[in-house]
Amino acid sequence: MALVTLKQIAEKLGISITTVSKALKEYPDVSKKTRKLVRETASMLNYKPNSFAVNLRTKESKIIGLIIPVIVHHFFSSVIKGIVAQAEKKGYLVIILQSNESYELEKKQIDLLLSKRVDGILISLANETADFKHLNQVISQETPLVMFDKIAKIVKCSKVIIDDRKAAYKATQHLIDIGCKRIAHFRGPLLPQNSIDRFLGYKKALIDNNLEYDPSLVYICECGEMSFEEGKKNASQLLKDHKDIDGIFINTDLVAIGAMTELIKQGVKIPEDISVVGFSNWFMASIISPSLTTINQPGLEMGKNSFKLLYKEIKERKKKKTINYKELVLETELVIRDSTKN
Amino acid sequence: MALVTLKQIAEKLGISITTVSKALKEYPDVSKKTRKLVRETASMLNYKPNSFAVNLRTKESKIIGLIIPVIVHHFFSSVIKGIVAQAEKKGYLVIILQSNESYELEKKQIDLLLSKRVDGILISLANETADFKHLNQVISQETPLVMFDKIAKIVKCSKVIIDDRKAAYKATQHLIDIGCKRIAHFRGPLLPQNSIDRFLGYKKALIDNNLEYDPSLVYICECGEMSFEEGKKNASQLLKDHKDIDGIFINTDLVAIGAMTELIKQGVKIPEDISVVGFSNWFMASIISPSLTTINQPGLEMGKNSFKLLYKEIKERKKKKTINYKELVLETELVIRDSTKN
DNA sequence: CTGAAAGCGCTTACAG
DNA sequence: CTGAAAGCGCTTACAG
Repeated sequence: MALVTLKQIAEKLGISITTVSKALKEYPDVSKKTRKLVRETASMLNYKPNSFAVNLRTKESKIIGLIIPVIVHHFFSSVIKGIVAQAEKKGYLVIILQSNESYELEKKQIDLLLSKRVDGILISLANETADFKHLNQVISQETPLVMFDKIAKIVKCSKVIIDDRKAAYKATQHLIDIGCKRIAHFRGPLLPQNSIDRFLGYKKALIDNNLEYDPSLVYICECGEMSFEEGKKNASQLLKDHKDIDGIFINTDLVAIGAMTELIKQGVKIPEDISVVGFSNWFMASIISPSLTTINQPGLEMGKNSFKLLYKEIKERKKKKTINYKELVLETELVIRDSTKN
Repeated sequence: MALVTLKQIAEKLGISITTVSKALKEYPDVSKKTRKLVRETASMLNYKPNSFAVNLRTKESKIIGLIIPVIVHHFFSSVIKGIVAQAEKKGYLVIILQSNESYELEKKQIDLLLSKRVDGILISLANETADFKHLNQVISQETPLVMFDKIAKIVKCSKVIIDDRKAAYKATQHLIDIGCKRIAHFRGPLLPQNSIDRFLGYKKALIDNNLEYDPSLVYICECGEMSFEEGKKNASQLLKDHKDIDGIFINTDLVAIGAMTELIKQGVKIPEDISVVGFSNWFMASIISPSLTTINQPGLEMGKNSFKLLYKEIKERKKKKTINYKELVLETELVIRDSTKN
């Protein structure tokens, strides 16, 4: 079944393609009678505009691209949900790609999206990404770009983030408040800005409370990916290295849960011997035992807001307005659970 | 910065657009010298074909659509990952939409994807969906369609599924094998085919083992969405209704985990008093305590295979071949953990 | 080996 | 109020 075109409607009604096109778009310079007739015929024939032709004419695809490090991940899948829902409301569809924390893949995917002529790109950076040419290329060819969560401070574009430093400070302060004196930190990989900021928040809380900052208590993830296994490995190493630890602040819930699993296996009591705070408030954190104290990171909100900013830029770009980049900082909160009850 | 077109390359080199186009596609009827020259100029000018124009000419978008009931969901996000990865390998991008288990939304989204002229559609049905006109419409306009996991048996198209009945039978048989005599079932909502099949597998296992099938032990989810809360609610009701239960087979891990949480809260010992088996093998199932026995449902594989089938259909459709619909049944396995140790 | 021309299906400035 | 025409940027059958 070949799809219906404007031409077929025009022929059927014995009028011009121009008039059909205008009638369907409710141009006032077409008579009401003609408009009605065209509308009826179109719906009778189940006419759907050929979006390929529309794209070519309007130079818009009404599609945006999203690049995310991992899809199977509570936080990121919440972000996806927020973006897709918000985009749909405004008539945009979302192409989703997963960079797998790889810089090379991320670069290729940016290229892919640009060559598809998406109307805008949303991205959360791969852990590996330390060079930002590919992002600047997006900006220089005037495709709107919004970064969220895992951002590069140096790139000039709109951003949606949380205050990682503040949140980490809050988490560490909480451990101190309940009496911890020797607090370790699993900071994740070296590069990403949030790892850096969470580490800095941790360090500052220690110093502000006159606790010694001991670099040997900070565990870095070399593999680049934050996993359950990583948590187990670090916890096991920590127990070997340091007998006197009474608190751990961990970069991500999944890693924290891995760490707790290992600690419990080795006979450590949580929170009696060691208190643990995670980060992100994955659903899991509330149902394991002991339940995990963590920082709530609003994924859905982040997704919605990222799309909103992108949408604004798309509109502004269309009107040839100059764009003022915005940096939106979303609120986080400490969710206290059993892993830190004192 | 305006984007480079074939015309600009042609003008720069003083040759025709036709030749440039052919040279870039490595047509053998263009001299090697010209091909090289064009290639170099194109890459110098950073030429990227305008995909809008290409789409219009070739009538292909190289984009497929994916409709899924929920995104924030361990099983489905694994499926997404599999699809996106496989599609990328073949040069396809994936638009993802979430139906929220709503029939109306699902219908709208099908329309949206069709009007975007995607090259094919992958779908896992909403729980609400009981009418399949929208799917038949896809098929009748010759857009390849593959259903996975939550399918409609009656719709004629390719499918990727597991044998829900067999898996549920295995799960129930396991409960019987460890000595359970009164086994309840949380079957989820009424409509979806997998709920029906899992229920039938449960029932058959009971009957084959000469255990009484008691309909009052089957709990249906009215709200339509399978949630943690649903599990708690059903478990609480179950404890009120029946004192003699010693096993529960639950439709989905998330619900099973909710149920276990409630059971434990009410002082029930798992597995000593009641053994529990879930379904799907969410990551969570392995880390809660007691860890949850469940059926492993291969999400990543399902995603990959769904795309592969769709891809095959897209190719066949292009060659005007008749399409033989396939039904691929993936293997599942019982993963025995602490919630059923006897 | 090269290129003029038609056409994919729309939109819109312009003429009448 | 209606329509002829140009054009978006490609691809490809055809002529030379």
